[in-house]
Amino acid sequence: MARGSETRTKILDVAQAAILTKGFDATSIDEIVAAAEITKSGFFYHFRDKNALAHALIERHIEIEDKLFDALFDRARELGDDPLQTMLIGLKLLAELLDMPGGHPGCIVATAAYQDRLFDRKVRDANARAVLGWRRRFRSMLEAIAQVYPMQDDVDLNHLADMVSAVIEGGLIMSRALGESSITSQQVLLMRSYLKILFSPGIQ
Amino acid sequence: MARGSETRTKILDVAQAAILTKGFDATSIDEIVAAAEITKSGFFYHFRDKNALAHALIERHIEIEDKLFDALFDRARELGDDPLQTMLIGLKLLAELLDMPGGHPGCIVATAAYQDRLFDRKVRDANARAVLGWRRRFRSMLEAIAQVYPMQDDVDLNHLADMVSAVIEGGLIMSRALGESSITSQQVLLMRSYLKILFSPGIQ
DNA sequence: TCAATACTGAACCGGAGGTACAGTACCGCA
DNA sequence: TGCGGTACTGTACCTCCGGTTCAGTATTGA
Repeated sequence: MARGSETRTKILDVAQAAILTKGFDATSIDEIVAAAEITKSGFFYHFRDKNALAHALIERHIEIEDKLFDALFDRARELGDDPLQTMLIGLKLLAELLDMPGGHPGCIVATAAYQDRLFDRKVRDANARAVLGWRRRFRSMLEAIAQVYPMQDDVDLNHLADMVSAVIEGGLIMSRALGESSITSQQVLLMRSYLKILFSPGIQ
Repeated sequence: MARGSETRTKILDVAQAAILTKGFDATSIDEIVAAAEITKSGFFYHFRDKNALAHALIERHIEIEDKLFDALFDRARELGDDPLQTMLIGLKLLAELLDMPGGHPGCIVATAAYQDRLFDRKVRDANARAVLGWRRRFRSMLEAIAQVYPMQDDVDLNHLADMVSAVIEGGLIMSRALGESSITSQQVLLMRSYLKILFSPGIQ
């Protein structure tokens, strides 16, 4: 039991690292196998095919990220005593988290989104679920804010929730394209600025 | 002359369509060759390898998109008589453009960004140039606005310029992941809302 | 009509995903 | 102590794809 799941975890770890830097296709099974110090047969014992690996990777990613976000915004709630403050603090914490040396590795979800046909329905569904999870999370926080503060501009809360994800995903793409690792966290801080002035009452 | 460039264009056209829906790797040369109604040798007559195709695709994409943006913001300048209005109108026109039935196909630049190691330096450089081009474009527009209007929140204009690109790229990812084609244009409209209240003087 | 341009056709290679299956090391349990 | 399941290893093999090579050929402008 323990032995098997250890190997499985090791495969997922090395696969994730490789895929995020090189892309899904560019990462060969032989390569993963070598890095995980197992054989090809060992790989196919744990995963039926490369698609199953992608699926497991996304599922795990969702889970880990969800816990991380939970912890981060729980911490923000501790520090702030009002929905808007909590959100602003949370985004600042998130920006700090994303501003790591070497840059955040990237997002598995985005990788999957741009290599659509490579994956089967299960992978795409898992991907969509992840994005909807983000939407729900931020949406509920925004609703709490909107109940207390008037909006300076009438915008849809679902769209606004999506914007948090969008600037992160977009930021990751741009930071990859330019090799500027700080872009993603800068974009999160701009999202924070938008929410700040969107919900700031009256004059600045 | 005309004959050769026609074939080349046809190759680029079918390749672009396939790559945007399936990803770069998932699109085989054999497939492109079949769709373009030529032979494999014909393909390699025009492009040294798949990398050369990617490079040509990105170069062409930059050129076309640049002209499209030029035209769009020229039109916006005709309609608005002040830098902020021009920007807001431009973003609205952009949102309308992105809100096409079936959804915008996606961005070649993002495709390349997430399949980094697959491409050589020339492709990555072209990709970075495209992103920097967007930054310069939006940066100059924002500077003109900032000279006339005070900012409600002190943010960096480069970052703000990048945010326009980021919400588009992020929006495209999300719309692909969820199959909701309208997301990208919604995100552009939110960016518009941000700029509107960021540069709106005093009370709403 | 000649030579460059723009291809076709066919054969071939290496690497990647994937299959099949026999053998084996470990490990808890009766 | 041994039995059986779990977790692999090793080997051999198949197909498809990107890419190469090269000889041959149709089209076309000077």
